Amino acid sequence: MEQYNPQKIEKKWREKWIRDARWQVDIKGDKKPYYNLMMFPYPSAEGLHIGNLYAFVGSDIHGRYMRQKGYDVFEPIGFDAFGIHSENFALKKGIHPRELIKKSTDNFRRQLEYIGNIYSWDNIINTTDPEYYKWTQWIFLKFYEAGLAYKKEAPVQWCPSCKTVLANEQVISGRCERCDSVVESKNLNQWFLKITDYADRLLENLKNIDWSEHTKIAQRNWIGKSTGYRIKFPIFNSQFSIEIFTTRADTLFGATYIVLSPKHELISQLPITNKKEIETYINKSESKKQTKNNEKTGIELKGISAINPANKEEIPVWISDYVVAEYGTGAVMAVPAHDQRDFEFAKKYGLPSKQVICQNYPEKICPVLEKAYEGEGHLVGSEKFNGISSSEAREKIGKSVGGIPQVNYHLRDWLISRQRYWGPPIPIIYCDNCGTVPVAEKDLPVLLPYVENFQPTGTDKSPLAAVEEFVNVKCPKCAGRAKRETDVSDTFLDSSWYFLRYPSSGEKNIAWDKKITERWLPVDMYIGGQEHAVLHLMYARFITMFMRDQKLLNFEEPFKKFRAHGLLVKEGSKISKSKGNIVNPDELFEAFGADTLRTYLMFLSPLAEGGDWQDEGIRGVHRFLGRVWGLVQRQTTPYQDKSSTGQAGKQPASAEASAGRQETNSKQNLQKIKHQTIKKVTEDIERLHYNTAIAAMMAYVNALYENEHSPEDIETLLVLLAPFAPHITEELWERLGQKGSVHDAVWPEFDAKITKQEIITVPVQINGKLRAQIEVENNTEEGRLIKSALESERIKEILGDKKPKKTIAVKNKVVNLVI
RNA sequence: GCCGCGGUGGUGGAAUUGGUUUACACAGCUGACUUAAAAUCAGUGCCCGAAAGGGUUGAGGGUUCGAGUCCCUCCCGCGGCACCA
Repeated sequence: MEQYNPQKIEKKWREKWIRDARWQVDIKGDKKPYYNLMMFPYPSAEGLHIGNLYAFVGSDIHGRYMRQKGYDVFEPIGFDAFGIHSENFALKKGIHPRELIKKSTDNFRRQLEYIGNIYSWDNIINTTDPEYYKWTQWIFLKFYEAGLAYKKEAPVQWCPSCKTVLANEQVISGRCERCDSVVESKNLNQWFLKITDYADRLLENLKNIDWSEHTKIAQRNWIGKSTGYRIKFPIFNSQFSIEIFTTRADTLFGATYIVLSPKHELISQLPITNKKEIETYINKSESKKQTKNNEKTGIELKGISAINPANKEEIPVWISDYVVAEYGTGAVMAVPAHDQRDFEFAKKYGLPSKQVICQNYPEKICPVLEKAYEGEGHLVGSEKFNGISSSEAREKIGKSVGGIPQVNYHLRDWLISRQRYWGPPIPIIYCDNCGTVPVAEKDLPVLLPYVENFQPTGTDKSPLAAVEEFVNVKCPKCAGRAKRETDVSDTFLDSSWYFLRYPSSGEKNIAWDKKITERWLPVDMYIGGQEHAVLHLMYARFITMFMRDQKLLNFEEPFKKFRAHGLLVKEGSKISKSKGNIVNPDELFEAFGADTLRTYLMFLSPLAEGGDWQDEGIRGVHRFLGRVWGLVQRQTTPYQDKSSTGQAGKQPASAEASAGRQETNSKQNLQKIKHQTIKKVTEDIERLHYNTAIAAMMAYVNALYENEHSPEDIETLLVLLAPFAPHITEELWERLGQKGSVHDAVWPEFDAKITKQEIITVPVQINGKLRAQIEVENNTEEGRLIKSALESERIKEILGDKKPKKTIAVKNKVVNLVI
C-alpha cells in the first residue's frame, strides 16, 4: 500500500493553490464577507518563529471553518517591517535594513506558503513600502489638522549604552531590554497624539465589544480612570495656594502634610528659606529617577506651611520623588494613616499621622495601625463628619472645602516621535517665517532617504538630521528656506491602521476605499498575542474612533471580536535563542509536513492558554494522519487482505470483550459516534478549543478502524479535518473520487437525536462513593433509577438488609444512596 | 505591592449547569510482525494492599447526598502594570 508521503502531496497542492490564487477573495464582489485578521509579523531575519506559526494557524483554522460554513473569508497577511527591532538587528549584522527586510520578507513568504493558510496574497502589505507609509504620514496630517497632533518637550527614556531613545515597552523595570543598562530620563521636544481626548470613549466602548475578558481588564487598568476632587491648600501668610488631587476626600482631616513633585512649577516661586538644599535635592532626584528600589526620599520646604482647609491646621510642605509630576496636579495631600506610601514616608521622616477612618465603628477604640488602613469605614476625628461612612463622606467633605470634582486618567498622550532612522519621516516642515508647516497631501510620501550611515547618533537627533538633501527644503507656504522634521514615527503608528489598508491595498489614490471598507469592515475576528492587549489594540481603537469623527469611517470599534492566544513554550520554558531551544519550522516541514505541524500545534492545549511544545509529541499526530491516510487506502485499494487491514474489531481478543463489543460495533453505533464527533468538533472549533476537537477526531478514526464503515463516514472525517490538515484532506478527497474540493464541501450538521445514546450507564454511589453501574434507558425517571439501583446485584451485596436513609437520583446522571 | 491567569498521572492535557477524575496523545512496559532495527498493529497504564478494600485533582478548613468545579485561609508558578494619590 502506498505510504503517506506529506512532502509529495503538500508540494502538489501548495503549488496548485498558489498558481490558482486559490484563497483570494473577490474584494469588490463577495456577498458574504467575513474578515478574519491575525496580527501581522515583524519579519525577523531568522525566519518565522514557531510562535508566529502557532498564532497564524490558530487564526487560520477559524478562517477555514468559517469558509466551510459558507462565508467569503478574507484572511490577509503582511509585514510590520519598520521599527527598532529590524533596525537593531540590521545594526548588529551591519546590513542596511532595506536589504535585510527584502531578504527576510522573501523568506517569510516562502514559509507562510508552506504552512498552507488561506491568505489573500494579492492584498499583502508591507509597512516599509512607500505606498503604505504614504498613508501613515497622511494619518499623522489628519491628526495635525484636527489639532490632535502636537509637539512639546517631554521626558523620554534614553539608554546610554545603546545611545538611543527607547520605546516605553522596551524598558523593563527601568532597564534597557537589549543591554540591561539602567535607562535615563531626558527632556526632548517630542510629537504626541492626543489619545487622552478619547480616554472616556475608549473605556466606555469596552462594555459593548466581544473581546477576551482579561484583555478588556488590561485596557481598563491602563486607561486607569479615577474620580475625585481637586482641593486647594492655601500657603500660610501668602497669596499662594497648592492644589492637590485626591480620590479620598473623606480622609482630608487626616492630611498631615503636603507633598509636591520635585518638578512642580510653584517651587521656584514660594518664599522658601532652604533654596540651596532644595535645588541639590531636585538635581539629584532628576538623575536617578529610574532606579529600581522604591525607597522614598524627600525634603521639607522650610519657611512655609500650608493650611488644611478642613480643620485649618498648619501643616508642613515637602517635595518627594514619589509624587508623579505628570499626574493630577503634581501635588498630593499626605494621609499617613490611610495611604501606605504616605505611611512609609511619614515613618521615615518622623511626620505626624492621624487616623480618621475607623473600621470598627461605632466601637470607640480603633486598632493601632501597623500599616496604612486603605479600606472603607466610618469617620472619626473629623469634627461634624464623624460617624458617617467614608464613601458618603467623600462628596460631603470634598464639597465643603470648595473642592472641584475631577476625573483623571492614567493614560498619557501617545508619544510617537523617535530619533531613529528606520521609520516613516514625520511629514512636517519648519520655516523661519511661517513656523511649523505640514507637508501637503499631494507631496506625500516624504520618502525615507537611503542613508549609508544609519547608526543612531548618540545625540538627540535622528541620523536623518545629517542628510542635507533631506533636511533642507523650500517652505510649502512662502517658498523660503526651511528644514524638515527629522524624527520618524513609532512602529505602533504603522500597525495601528493596517487592517484598514488590507482590503484597499490595491487603491493608489486613497488610504481606504469607502465601498470596499463598508463591505469588509469592521474586522469580524481578530486573533493575536496577549502582549498587545494594551498598546496596539488601544492605538488601533483610537485611530478608528478618530477617523470616525473625521467622517472617514462609519464605525468606531475596529474589531468586533478579539481573542488572545497564549504563549507557546517548550518543555515549560520560553522559546528563545539565548536558551538555545529554538524550534525550526523548516526542519519540521521537512520531517513531518505542514499538516502534521499545524495539527500538532493545535493539539497542545486550548489556543487561549498557549502550548507546551514537546519534540516527542508530534509523532502522535503524525501517526494519526497516517491512520487517516490508511483508511482511504483501504477504501480505494482493490481488495487484498481485509482482516489484516484493520476490520480488527471483528476479531476481539477475548470472549468477554467480544460480548461488550458486539453492540458497540454495530453500524448504528458508528453513526452515533460520527454525529457526536461532528457535534464536538463543531462546538470546540467555535470556542477555539482545537485540542479537544482533534482528540474527538482521533477517537473517531479509532472507531472507524474498529467498525465497518462506508466511504461517507470517511468523507465526514475529511471535511471536519480539512481546516486542520488542508493538504492531506484535499488529496484524500480527490482519491475518494469526489468532485471539487474538500475545502468547498459544506460543513456537516449533526443530528441531535442520533447523538443521544438509547442505553446509558448511570453510576450508583453509596455515600458519594462509586459502588456500581447500571444500564438504563435514556431519560429513565428518577423513581425507576433508584429501583434499578437497588436491584443491582452489587448494591444488594453491599447493603445487605440495611435500608438507605436517603436516596438521591438525577436523571441520566447519578444515583446516590445514603446509609 | 496591585491586577489577571493557572496548580489534575512520568509528560502535554480531558472533565456540560457540582454527578463515574485522568478523554485524546507522548514516554515507558509486554506481545505480534521482522534475521534485526525502524515503522506498524494489539495490550498495559495514579498510589497502598496478596486480595477484599482504601487513598488520590498544591495545603488546610467549610457548604452539599455528592466538590477538580462553589465559599474561606494559605502556599507555589506564569503574565501584565508598577510610587497614578
